Amino acid sequence: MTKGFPKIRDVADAAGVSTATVSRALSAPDRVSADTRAIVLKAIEETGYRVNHAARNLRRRQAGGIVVLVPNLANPFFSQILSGITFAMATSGYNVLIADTRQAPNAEHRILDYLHNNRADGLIVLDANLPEDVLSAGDTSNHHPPIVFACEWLDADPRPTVTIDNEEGARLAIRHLADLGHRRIGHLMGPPDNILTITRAKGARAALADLGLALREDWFFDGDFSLASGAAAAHAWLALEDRPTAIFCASDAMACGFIGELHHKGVRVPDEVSVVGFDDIEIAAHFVPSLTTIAQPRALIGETAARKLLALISEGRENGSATGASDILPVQLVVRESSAPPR
Amino acid sequence: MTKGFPKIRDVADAAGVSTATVSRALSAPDRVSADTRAIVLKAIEETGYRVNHAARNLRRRQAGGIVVLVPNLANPFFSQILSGITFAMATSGYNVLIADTRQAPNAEHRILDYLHNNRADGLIVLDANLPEDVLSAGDTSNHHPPIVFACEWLDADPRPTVTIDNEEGARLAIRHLADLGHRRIGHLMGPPDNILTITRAKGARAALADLGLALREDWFFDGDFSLASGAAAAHAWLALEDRPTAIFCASDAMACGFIGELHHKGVRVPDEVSVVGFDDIEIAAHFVPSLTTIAQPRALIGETAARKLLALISEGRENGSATGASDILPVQLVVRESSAPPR
DNA sequence: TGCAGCGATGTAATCGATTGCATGAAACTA
DNA sequence: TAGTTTCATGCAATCGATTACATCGCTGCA
Repeated sequence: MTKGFPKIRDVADAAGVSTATVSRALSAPDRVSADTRAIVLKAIEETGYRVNHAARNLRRRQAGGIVVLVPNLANPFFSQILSGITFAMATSGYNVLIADTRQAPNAEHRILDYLHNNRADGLIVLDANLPEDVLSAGDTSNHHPPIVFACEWLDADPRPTVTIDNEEGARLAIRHLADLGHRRIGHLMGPPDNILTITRAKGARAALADLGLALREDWFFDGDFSLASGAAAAHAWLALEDRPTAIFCASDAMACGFIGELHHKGVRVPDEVSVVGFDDIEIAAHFVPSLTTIAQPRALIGETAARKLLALISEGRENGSATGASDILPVQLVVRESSAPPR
Repeated sequence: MTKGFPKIRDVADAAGVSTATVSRALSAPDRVSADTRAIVLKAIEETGYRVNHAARNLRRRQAGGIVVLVPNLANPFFSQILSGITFAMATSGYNVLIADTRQAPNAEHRILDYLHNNRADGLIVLDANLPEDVLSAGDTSNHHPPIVFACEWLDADPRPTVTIDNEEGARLAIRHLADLGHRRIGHLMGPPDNILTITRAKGARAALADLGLALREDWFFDGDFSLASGAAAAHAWLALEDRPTAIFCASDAMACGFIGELHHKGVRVPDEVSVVGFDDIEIAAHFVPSLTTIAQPRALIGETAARKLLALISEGRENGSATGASDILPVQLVVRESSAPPR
């Protein structure tokens, strides 16, 4: 912010009006006459004036931005949600700040800083596994900006969320495999304490039970959504004496890691084992074999969360009523090559 | 930013000092005595005070953040660079704002807004294909925050950049294929007007010439870095009567798309054609077959760009000297399964 | 003893835009 | 015509932290 910039005073002088009129021409156009507005706009053009957001935000008692708390920016899954968020925010006048919650040093302290005020007018939280006190702080204190959870959420927390129907997704996956004729179906899970892991596993178990299929604990593999954990699960699968003929993976990344590692060991997918993923990341359609998966509308999740947050912010500005409605977006089974009838 | 928050005045009263002392205890700790500082810190703790950044930024005549201009947030390649940037910025006190340059509506106008002042203390630009006037604006006007280009850059532009050695990367790829015995080598390129496309193609041509290999224009395929364009190139390759036995792709995404599509057509990699990618994205090691590629240090690029920008910012604050030094980070050949001697 | 020098702290102006209140003119009503 | 409303605009206080400058007490040296 270099000095010597034209300020609102300069525009006012150039236009022959007061600073109040310039300000109003900008942020409340119908409060000035059409003629005056034109003159002011021209003066702004000529002087090259740009509003000083620090001054505006100070006076308006706002921060001028929202913060997105991302567990791992490097993960393409999240970056697509972020893309949806920036899209929805582009015309709102709010900046989009990002913070990686798993990034040293002292992430917790910095998050509290965002949460507690002054830096953000609202938060979108994509990571429900933050330290307990961080998220509850926003809950109990009455001095905090509105929060919307997206993708992940806190159980029994009343704050608004935007999610997909994870249980239904798991059911679709299991039913698809059963429809193909599989009777021995396993599940590769995400990180243990994650709400998505829990919900998808629950859906998988329910579907297996409904279909009267075996529910064997040694066919539920541990993972953490990553490629590497998918590869590790391939070894676990190979080590079994009595193997499932199909695996439903809680993320596409794990499915790819699983298939890739099996390939190295000479095991063919779907010939020897069928695989269904979750997410429908971009590579899924191009993988070898292309991946059967549960598609979720990532950009839409981001957009929806952003719009909901904007609504909460302006609502909070006007009065104190509470909107807690949560959105559950639909998922869809996409059948490709990685799933086939068992041999 | 809820009202009723403790402000610096409240802390000052609680500690029995002036607001100036509180301010100094926070931003210039050695200008207050150790005793006073302790008292102030305790008062801050008790009152729950948090600085109001809008007020601070107004007074300090700064924006308090940097902006990253990303061509496509949804692309995992960029999100990893972003991750490096947020990492380096985490302790700096600056916020990281993101803006997607290819996102409607009127992206150009919004970018100019960032560029021209007040919103950002500096910019990291990952997209050198912005409208001409946008980037030259930052060049000619003397009222603009410092800019660092990363990954991409503008030819003959003196502003600092952080890049990798793209020509060398291309050379490594071509030489590797030649070392395996390939004499017929093609190149799948990125979007035509992109500086990376140009530089990598140049490196590929130079290496082919050095090795005395054929340089056939019909073996240079058009692409745009995307998975889909890789798949399209597979069709182009199949349509040739006289095919190259190896392809160097300017991105891993294209390499994956290329291989995936060939697989659908029953063509085996590397049996019938060898493929080398560029980037070493995470999936490369897990693809089927795993991808030989040119690795570039994505997180490091982001980190380096961020540190360079911070240096420029504080330098600009102190005096007017210009640091234009540009960094070129090394690349590395990673040999995996997708490349093998020709049949 | 007296004064320069220094460190710690306080006083008050300042950053630049917004907005409550006041004003004056025009339009409308009775 | 006088009174009332409406609209456009100006005046000046205000948002909350920072910082140039002033002040005060001490130390040290002549």
